[in-house]
Amino acid sequence: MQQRADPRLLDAERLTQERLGDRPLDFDSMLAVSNIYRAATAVRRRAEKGVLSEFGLSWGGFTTLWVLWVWGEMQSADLAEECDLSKGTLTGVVKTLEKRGFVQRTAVEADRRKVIVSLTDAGRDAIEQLFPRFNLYEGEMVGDLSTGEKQALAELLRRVIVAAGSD
Amino acid sequence: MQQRADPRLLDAERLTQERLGDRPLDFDSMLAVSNIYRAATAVRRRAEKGVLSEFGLSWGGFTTLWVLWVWGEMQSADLAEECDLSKGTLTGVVKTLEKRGFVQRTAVEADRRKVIVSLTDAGRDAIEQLFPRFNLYEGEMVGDLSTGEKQALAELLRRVIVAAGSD
DNA sequence: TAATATCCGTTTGGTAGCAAACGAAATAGG
DNA sequence: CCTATTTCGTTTGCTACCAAACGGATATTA
Repeated sequence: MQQRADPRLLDAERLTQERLGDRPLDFDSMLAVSNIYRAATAVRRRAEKGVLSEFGLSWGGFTTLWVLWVWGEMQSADLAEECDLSKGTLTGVVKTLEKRGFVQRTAVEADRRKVIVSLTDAGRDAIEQLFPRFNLYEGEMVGDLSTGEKQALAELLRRVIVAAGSD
Repeated sequence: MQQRADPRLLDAERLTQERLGDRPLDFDSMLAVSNIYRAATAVRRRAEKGVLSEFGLSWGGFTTLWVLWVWGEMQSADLAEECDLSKGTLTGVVKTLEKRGFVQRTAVEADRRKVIVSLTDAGRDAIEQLFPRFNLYEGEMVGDLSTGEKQALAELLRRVIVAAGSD
């Protein structure tokens, strides 16, 4: 009797099962991890092509703006940490945001190695206009999920973040 | 009475709540989406620093090798599609894999615009050695989750992938 | 069969990302 | 003080990633 394939399984997942199903592999972990990555890519791409493109922002640029908005001005190293970027990468992102007129760099008098990054007025305007729309888009991305499912998803991912982050 | 903060909430999430909690935002969606991205970053970074670095592979390079292994040799455009990369990016990834001696390009006689990419023997050796170890690492990443939770996570993400992918 | 359109992989030009090297500035130790 | 050492942010050199332009090869159509 022909078994109908699980309709919830994406094509690539099904083919993987067919080709590797006879090997002693941990399929549950494999599917969980690869779907994390695929979901992140899909979400990022859609954001960048949609809302973010209207403001000329990449995902990283948006994140940086958002962190500065929520937390206030920060020293470069802390900003990198909070945005989850290397300090070298942050230098580049801030440079781009500076070109767009969204952030500014200020030298610290007391310790001239340090630099404070802060939002300009234009940057604050941008993020205040942008964020509600970004949040709507986030709602669309997970719109198929109930409130409980969203919370469950966030919680499961939280545990993955902790497991993957701590080494 | 002082309410203890939810210990399952990561620091950044808690601070966000504090700073934006009075705005009419969809926090459940926000946390779900941002955790997808943070988890993907953590997982990718850990993979690249661990197993993949031993073989000199990036995440994209590994994915490409893996797809060729599971699906067999493919024409460039199909490979790009399957790896979820633009065709321009794939050209670069394949170039790198060629340098490593893991894949080869073959011109198609019948249609000289096309190129077939296939694993070399070295490439097959590499992925056959690497994949079981990669799979173990995947198990560690989601090791805190029960089998049922892994499946639930994969299923929730599947729905996000579909929602974000279809535009 | 000649002109046009389409298709394919590569190239180009841009941002993003990392690790490691770097140089300036501050701190510690003697 | 004055030399080390540490701590900053930036630069460098590399891979990755995309969109769009490109140029050769095939299809289409008149």
